[in-house]
Amino acid sequence: MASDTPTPFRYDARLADEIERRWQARWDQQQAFRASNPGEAGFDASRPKFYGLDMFPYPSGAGLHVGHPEGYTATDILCRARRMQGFNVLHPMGWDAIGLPAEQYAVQTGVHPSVTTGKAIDNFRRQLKRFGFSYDWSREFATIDPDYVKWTQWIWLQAYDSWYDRDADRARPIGELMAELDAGTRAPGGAWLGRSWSQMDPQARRDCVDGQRLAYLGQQTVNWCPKLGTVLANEEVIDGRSERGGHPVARLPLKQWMFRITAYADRLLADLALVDWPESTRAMQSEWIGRSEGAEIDFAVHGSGALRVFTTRPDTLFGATYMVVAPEHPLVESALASTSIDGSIRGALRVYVDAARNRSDLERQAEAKVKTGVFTGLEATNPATGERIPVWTADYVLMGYGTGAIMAVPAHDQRDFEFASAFSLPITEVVRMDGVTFDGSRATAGDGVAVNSASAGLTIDGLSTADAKSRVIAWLESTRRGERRVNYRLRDWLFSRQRYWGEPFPIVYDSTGNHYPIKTSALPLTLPDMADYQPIESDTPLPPLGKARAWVETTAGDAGVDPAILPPSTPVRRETNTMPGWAGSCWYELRYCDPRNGHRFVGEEAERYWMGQGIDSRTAGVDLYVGGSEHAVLHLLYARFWHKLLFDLGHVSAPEPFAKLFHQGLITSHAYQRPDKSLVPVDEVEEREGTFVERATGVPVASIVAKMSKSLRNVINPDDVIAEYGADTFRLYEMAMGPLEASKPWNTRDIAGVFRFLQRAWRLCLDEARGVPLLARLPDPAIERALHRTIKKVGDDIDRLAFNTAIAAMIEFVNAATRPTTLANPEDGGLTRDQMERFIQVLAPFAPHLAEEVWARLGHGTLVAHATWPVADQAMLVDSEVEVPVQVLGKLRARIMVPSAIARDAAQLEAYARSHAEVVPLIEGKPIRRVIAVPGKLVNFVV
RNA sequence: GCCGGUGUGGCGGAAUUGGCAGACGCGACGGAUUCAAAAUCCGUUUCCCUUUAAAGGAGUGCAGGUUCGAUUCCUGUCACCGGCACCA
Repeated sequence: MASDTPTPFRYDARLADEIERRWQARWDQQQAFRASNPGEAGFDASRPKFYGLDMFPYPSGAGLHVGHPEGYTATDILCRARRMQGFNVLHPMGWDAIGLPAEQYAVQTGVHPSVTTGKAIDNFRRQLKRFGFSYDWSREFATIDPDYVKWTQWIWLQAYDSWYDRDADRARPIGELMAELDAGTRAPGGAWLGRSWSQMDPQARRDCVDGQRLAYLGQQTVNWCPKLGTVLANEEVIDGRSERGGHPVARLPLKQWMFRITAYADRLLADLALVDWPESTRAMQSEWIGRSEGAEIDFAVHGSGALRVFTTRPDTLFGATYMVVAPEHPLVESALASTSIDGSIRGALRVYVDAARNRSDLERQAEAKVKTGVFTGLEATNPATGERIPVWTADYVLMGYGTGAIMAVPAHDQRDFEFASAFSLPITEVVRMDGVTFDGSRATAGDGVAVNSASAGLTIDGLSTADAKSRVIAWLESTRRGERRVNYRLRDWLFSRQRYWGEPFPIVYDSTGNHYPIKTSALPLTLPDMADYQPIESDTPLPPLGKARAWVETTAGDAGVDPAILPPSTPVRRETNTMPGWAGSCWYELRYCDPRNGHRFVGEEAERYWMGQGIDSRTAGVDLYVGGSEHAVLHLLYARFWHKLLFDLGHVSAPEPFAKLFHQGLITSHAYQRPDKSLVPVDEVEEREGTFVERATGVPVASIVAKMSKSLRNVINPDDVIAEYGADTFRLYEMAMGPLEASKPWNTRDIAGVFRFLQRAWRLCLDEARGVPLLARLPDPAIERALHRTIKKVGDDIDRLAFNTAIAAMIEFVNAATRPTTLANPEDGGLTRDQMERFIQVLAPFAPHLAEEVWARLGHGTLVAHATWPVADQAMLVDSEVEVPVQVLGKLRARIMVPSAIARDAAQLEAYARSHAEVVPLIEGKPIRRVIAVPGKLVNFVV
């Protein structure tokens, strides 16, 4: 300790750094935050549990962003408080270790992604530890750890080995399906509907079963870039070319591993009611699932069988004046092949369809304003009217939704209306709406009464939309022309990637293309080491793993296929696609419960305990899950799906993984904008006489709030802030900025405010010259009351994640306790030992290092992190007198002091106020019509 | 276009159930301390008008409404942020 200054114990950056590193090391040595599982030594079953989880980070080479510690600090405060409040707390951290940046770096440099990732993880761990988060580091893992990959692959195999039993509305083992098929208690479904199992050959039986697996090989149209050697996301394709490099991209139907997430659509929707999640996130998931009720209807096509459509408005069947199929619809191919259709029509069809197919979904959307399409040459019969109507093809109908075909009702659907108007197709009004009449200028969508809807077989004229829908569906079902149907926007989940850096699928193929799973005992299946990560240039997708021939080409025995299903000597090829980056994050919350379990993905007892229902949760699961709203749909939907699958198969105990979810707001930054709205980097702007000007030109610029970005040079590095103020100040600053959920701008200038608060708190407790506690001999009653109020306020605010107001309350307390006191001997001001201890206990979750240091200097040999949360005495929260505002006609006219006992009672309060010296002149001589006296709050005279 | 959210001092924000608008912090201004500065401490700080003062008026995006009383509830409207977007 430096002794050349008079105040060696002043709380400055140097001392904060020393204190923080010392306590971090001590917490590590003592494993202070290690949580015991049921059955382990030190586990106390009498305590309630609390599972506080952060969305784990993808450790990028760039290091921690200021957005990471925002949510992490919030959960840390809550977890530290819960620990002090007597909970068993599970608060883990780990790494989402599979991502594109590491693989792209490998392509460029040849450095193995595991090396890059390992370095990034080490850096992230170092940075996170420097914040003093109370993680149980003994539970740390990365999703690429072989021990973790093993169980990711095992869960995938669980899906592979399951099917969805619609009658039971849950997933069941595929073996049970086969047993029922063999026993004849269940008939083949799907494409094999109506076939007899006993008469199907082994290959047909196999295809029938494979087609029902929850992880299945399915056909999907993808954006394939031959030059880059991979499929691309829609967002990565512009004008039919790759965003990177401008190479041509083809839309290609490809066999890929899929998850049958659509089987869970209804439950994923319904169970949103169970969880305590932000309304916006539940709405986004609900929209993403996109449930819509309606009917499927068959239209007879002249010379080509039936065309099935999905509609939510079967009541408008009489108004269907034409049909439209997607350009990819099989009917288009049969029209092109049909010699009975005029050659010029087919020529135009060919041109249109080829153009449409080569356009990505993105381009279709961009050009959505103008409807395009061509006549296919085919005609269908409207089953209700018996009239012949033309079949068109147009790219406003999507192959991926419903049946890829629609009946067009131009009078009551704006899209159909625009198309009919553009191509002069007939329009018939069949719904008369209240208020809005169809006038031929636009479609009238909505409910009303059916009109023009009568024929020999079916009449719905006069029926309300709801009744007409039921009547039409009943007619369709009785005449076998269609049926009631629920459709979802949600599609099955494409789970294959042509990447190297991902979990390999534990599956092999024989020479006929049939697939066989690898048994659990042979897992994990690890990636082969490769020297060359370059994608393979070709016209068909060849994942990089294809280059590892020795790995790909093996035998069933070496691969670990059960000899009962394939002889060990059989030559097999491994799957060369890998799982996407999402895989690891679909179940990590489960692994944290029991991360070293070698026999199971999570121990049953540990899962039941940590993932069970907490005392302040509405449902079982993680008690608080905090992360960015950018994961509102994808990660959170995928994780829920995996969880439900595991639940159905009896591997986990509850239907939802995350009981309560919270999104921290985005931390933005300041940027500057020229008059033409272009942005100027922060370092090119200076302040001159209160206004901001661009340094190079002297032109004034406006200060705005913008995302942190390298180009604006307004990115804040947490390491720099900690070096200047310490981690406690950083934690406190991010929590004091505003409500946790709000997006808020970083303002470096404001950090001084919370830093000064910590300095005052430190100085309130310790002598800056000697580092010893400054203890009052006698408690000041006013401070004692303020302390009880602070304990109550901070505790309540922590419960509702309102850390900004909790910090404000602590600042108020310190300011009050620092002021000269009312005691007879002013030198006795400040806090007594007992008061200081309680204050340090409430401060500890927020500024844990400073709190430990003061705690230790008070003579404690144990950690304040393990101390008991102080209790606010209810009696100390009420003052003997309260200030009550007095209003006349709703306007504030006076403030009077009222004894609490009187203020508690409306009648007494009114009487007291009426006779109060300050109030009498206000109401004197005025007729009082009414008095509103709110106990403890106010008195209002209506004159 | 549809869904969700947000609009409060110079700035970040507070007001938990309809009851004192602006807690707390930043910044600014004034003072104490100091040879001086830094640091620290004390005070003032929504706006407007009149004023020596006391006091008064307006005010939570905008316009209305309900109420003794509205930042809070209702109707309409504007702006911004996020999501979805030819899903039949």
